[in-house]
Amino acid sequence: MNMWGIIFFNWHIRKETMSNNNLNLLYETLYNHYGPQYWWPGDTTFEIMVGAILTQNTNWTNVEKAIKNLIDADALSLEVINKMEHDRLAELIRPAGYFNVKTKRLKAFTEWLAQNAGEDLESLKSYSLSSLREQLLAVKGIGKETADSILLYALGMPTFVVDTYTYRVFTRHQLIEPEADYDELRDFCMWNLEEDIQLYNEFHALLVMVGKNHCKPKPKCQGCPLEHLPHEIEMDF
DNA sequence: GACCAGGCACATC
DNA sequence: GATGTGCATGGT
Repeated sequence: MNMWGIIFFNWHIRKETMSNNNLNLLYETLYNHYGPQYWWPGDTTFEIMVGAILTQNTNWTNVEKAIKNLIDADALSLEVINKMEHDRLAELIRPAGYFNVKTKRLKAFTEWLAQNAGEDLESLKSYSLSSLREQLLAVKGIGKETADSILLYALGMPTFVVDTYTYRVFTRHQLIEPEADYDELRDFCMWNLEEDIQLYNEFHALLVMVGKNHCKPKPKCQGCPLEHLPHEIEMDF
């Protein structure tokens, strides 16, 4: 995809910042400041998938408590979650919040997983990225961010994960217009970066890091490693 | 007590 | 198709 393609399809992305220099500069600045993030936290492919669902709109420390409960109950497996009563599973994941909603989502996901991969999660990699992404999005409770997190961090497939921090950092640094939606941000990143799974992995994790520390809903950006980059600090979100 | 956190589906207009 | 709302715990 060339530059004109990007401008044509992504009218919410500013032309003057269309070169990949700004995006790479932002990445390098974050990496030089924070170093590697070693994402995703999780010991197994299945744990990463579960974590991606549990962390929806939720602080990661709460997700850790829920995952620990699952491990302690010997319940962090496809088969056990599939068979477990709703109320029992909800009780285990209670610390992650929205526990009734997330119980349904986890079960919808493990049901899909059982039908499409069984215990052989690696077999999912035989699908193309776009095909697998579509299948995941068809599961109730798996939205774009969760699907991309599963694809990138659990399965090592080359897709960029966009989240609230990505949006906030990119709008505040004027890389995209506030009206840009999920797919426009994802396309923007994937068109302007080398297709590199480790780069996608690290970049998203670094955006979460800087977002947590500095890029709050109400700007408090003093001390941010990105403060010398173009930045509308007074912008009100 | 208010705000925030690694979303998503669904109802309503 | 845009916008609003429910879902919930736990840390700061």
